[in-house]
Amino acid sequence: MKHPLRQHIEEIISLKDEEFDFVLSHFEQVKKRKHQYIVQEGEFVNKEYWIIKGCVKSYFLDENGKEHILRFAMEHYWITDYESFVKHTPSKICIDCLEDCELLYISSENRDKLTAEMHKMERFWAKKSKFGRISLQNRILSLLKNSAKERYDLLLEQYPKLSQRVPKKLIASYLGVSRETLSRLDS
Amino acid sequence: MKHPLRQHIEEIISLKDEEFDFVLSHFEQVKKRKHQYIVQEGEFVNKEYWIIKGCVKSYFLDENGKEHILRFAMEHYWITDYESFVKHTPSKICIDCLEDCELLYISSENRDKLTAEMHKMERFWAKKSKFGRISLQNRILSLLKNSAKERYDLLLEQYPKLSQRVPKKLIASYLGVSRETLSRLDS
DNA sequence: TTTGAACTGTGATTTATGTCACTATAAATT
DNA sequence: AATTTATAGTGACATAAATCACAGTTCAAA
Repeated sequence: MKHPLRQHIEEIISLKDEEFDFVLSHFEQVKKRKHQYIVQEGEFVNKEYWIIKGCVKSYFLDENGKEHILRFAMEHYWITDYESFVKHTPSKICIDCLEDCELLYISSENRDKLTAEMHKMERFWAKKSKFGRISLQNRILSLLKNSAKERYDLLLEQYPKLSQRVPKKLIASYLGVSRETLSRLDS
Repeated sequence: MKHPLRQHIEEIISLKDEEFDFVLSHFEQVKKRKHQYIVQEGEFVNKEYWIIKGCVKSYFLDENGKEHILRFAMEHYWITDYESFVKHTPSKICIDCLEDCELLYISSENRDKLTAEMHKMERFWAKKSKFGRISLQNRILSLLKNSAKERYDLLLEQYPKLSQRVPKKLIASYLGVSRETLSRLDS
């Protein structure tokens, strides 16, 4: 059975056995328990995480201590604070585990090394990045044109398992409504 | 005086005279009048536009004929339908001119040719793309955590000239509120 | 210069959503 | 098993925003 990361990468570019081993050698593996942080506000983020198993949230904490969910990520998703990673600024967000997690991560130095020695990985990341950007665009559009109910239905359609794994109050926050409103939306 | 596109590119990478000429040779120039389309819904978009002069809106038209502004773009901004451009799917959005415009555009083939022959342009586009993604992320965050009034103030802070150039009803649409609400927000 | 269209503001009303308070249940911890 | 903590639903009420209607103004086209 192929390594799940290999399957993931091979959705975009194909890899020989030794190529994948080379790729994997640039990653480290780590386990985190539920409620543990992956990224904390203020930290300089220089890693990208790939989730083998588990579920995390990335969120912004505002002045009133209210948390605003930017994303959920689970098996086979990438997650990091992209802004801190790219701009080398302290992170404005937190990422923490909603379940026990197994993660792979790659540092930006290792990523640079890897792409330098294996050019086709650049194609992989470029494509990931493009599709990531497109989904952000579509989320903005959805926030503009869809009602809270519609956004909720679309989310459940796209990620049917989400409501079993993630507390509804967090889903409410992701949708931009209060937990009470989400509760009354439930059809 | 340097070509404005050259100045723009040189904010990220430096170019010799002949290098910039080579870059520019991959672009075409076009003039459009106010109200003319740059991209129409349904079209397969394979160009990226760079605005020399003028101002445009990109927007989605919903089932009720209501328009939802995704972005404004003016002098020295890039604009295209990124989703259609990347995925080779028919565009879901329109882009049209709010003023008479002068534009440069590059086709995806020319862009590929250019980056193949001049690798550092890839760095330029990669950086643009990263920063574009970061601002989308921040707009989502703003839609989640800021009130309409706050979003309006932040927008005017970031683009003070915008309200002189763009009808307020379009700004309202960009912010995700009705024109009446925006009118009453005005302080 | 006139005519019509687009834009803007504002009142009246309706609808959607937020907030607060309380209860019930489920899940985690000791 | 007992106890605490997190989660979820719901009523009552307050607030924000949408919608509808209309009037005044600006702007562009004939």
